Amino acid sequence: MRIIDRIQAVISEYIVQKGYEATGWIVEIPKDKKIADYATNISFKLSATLKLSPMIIADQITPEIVKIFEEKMSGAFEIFALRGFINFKLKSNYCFEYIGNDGFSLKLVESNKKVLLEYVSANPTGPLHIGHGRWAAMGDTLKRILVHVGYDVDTEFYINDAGNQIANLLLSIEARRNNLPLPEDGYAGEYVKDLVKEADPIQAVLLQQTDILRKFKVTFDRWFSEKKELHENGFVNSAVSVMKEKGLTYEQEGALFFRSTDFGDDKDRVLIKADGSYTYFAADIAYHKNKVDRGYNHLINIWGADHHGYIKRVKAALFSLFGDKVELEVLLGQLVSLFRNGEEVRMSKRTGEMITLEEVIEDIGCDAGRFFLVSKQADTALDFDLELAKKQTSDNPVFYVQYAHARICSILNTSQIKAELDEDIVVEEIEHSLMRYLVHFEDELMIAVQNREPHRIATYLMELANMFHSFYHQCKVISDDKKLSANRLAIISAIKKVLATGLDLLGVSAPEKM
RNA sequence: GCGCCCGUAGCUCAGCUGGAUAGAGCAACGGCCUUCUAAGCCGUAGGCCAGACGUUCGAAUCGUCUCGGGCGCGCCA
Repeated sequence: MRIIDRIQAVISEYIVQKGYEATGWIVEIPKDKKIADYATNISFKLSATLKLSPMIIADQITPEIVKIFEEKMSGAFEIFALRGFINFKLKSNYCFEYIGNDGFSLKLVESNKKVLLEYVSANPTGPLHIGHGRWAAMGDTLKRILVHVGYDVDTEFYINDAGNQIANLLLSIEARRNNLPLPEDGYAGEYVKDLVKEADPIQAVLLQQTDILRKFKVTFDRWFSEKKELHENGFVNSAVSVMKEKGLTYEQEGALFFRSTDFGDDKDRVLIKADGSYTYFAADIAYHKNKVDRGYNHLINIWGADHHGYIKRVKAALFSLFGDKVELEVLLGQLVSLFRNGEEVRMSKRTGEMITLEEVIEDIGCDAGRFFLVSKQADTALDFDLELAKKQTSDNPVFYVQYAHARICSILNTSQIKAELDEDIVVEEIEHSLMRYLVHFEDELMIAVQNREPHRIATYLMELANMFHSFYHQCKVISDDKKLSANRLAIISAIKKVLATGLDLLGVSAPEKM
């Protein structure tokens, strides 16, 4: 249980025991962490029923709360009232013990859900672009943090290797081979020239995508082929049959409709077109049913924001088949607008104007690319200027964090003194602040998990690195004073653990030297 | 027209399940390397949190509306 939850529990018990009535109170992390690490607004919420001002209430109950915490969490905090809030300030020794020798034991979630996280899922009709890179970085980091706190999660890439886009690409290649004009809406991109030589162009594109994702340190537990595993083996057909049997469909004007309006959609959707072929939607229902058939009961999809209109109907379909036994969560990532020297580059596989993910990674590197892409909230449209990114490579925030880690390694290597923390020897304010901030890693991680916001890890690491660098310039770690040195070595080794863990969750390396 | 997302420093963005004085990086300016890594540190400057009204003891945060930007509304995928 996190510290914040334990505080909540203890105060909750106290409220009940005293017979107070209060609702809506919380334990929170103050914006200004200089004041305290945790604070509760309980006095504000009691003020209505007790008819006293929050300050007075806080002053009265704080001594009692101090006493209870002496019993339940001895030595953990300094507790004091300030402007109506009751504040909890962590003590350094407690922090050090809490972090422990192996870092946190961050098994924060008990879940019997089997999660399938699906992301990227690009058409194999061309190179991946920077937007795919964003979903890739986000999805991979999300998987890492979910697993880290105890979820059972597999990842999957859905290969859209059936349908018109594929046919269209093949026609374009065929046209090129025979020196014929491109079909209307054909693919004009440069990369198509290279595909002309390939016996199996689709497979070639797919391999290229796999390869670049691997370079980006993004791997999947499974690559799922729409063509092979849904169409060729008749799975779409059987899924649609199930829907028919359940009375979820009707025929009209030669087409088969799904009654999705019965499940919250805006209009009924076609499953089988009048010409007898399946819609993309039908295949997608089959795909999601397939996931459930394979034993997953919590599906998470990361989609580009341009697909948001599609969510309702997929949820409708899944609900019509499985009710609330299966949860579908769709995370939308806003698109990435690419700029080159301040001018927007409109990307299109068809027209061929594009900057690929591969180019970006080669220009700025995997670590910098991942950190940049995952450090921004996903539902904000992102502007990415390639020239700027190249120019700023050396002051990319990722190096700031990595540098902190390398610096620590360097110091640790030059000393053989055993790290040991003694609260009384922690002299500087920044040292206390650092120890306290380390404990908040669990809080940031949980918020990141709960809100599906991996960017919070990056923000946290920036802040931690900032505090460390500041500490480094204020405090000499290794000195003639053995006890002081041992103390500071303990502090920096704790920082190192958290930095390394955090960077790993982002899929970014933690170098020992830079 | 209807629906979703966004609007915070010159630029790129944090902060948003209501809390204490609005933050960081880059860019600008001024300092700091005979000392564990200067890819660093310290300082200065920079803001009507798009705007208005409302809810509240308290609003960048919640609600309604307006303005501005992005995206979506196929028997395409």
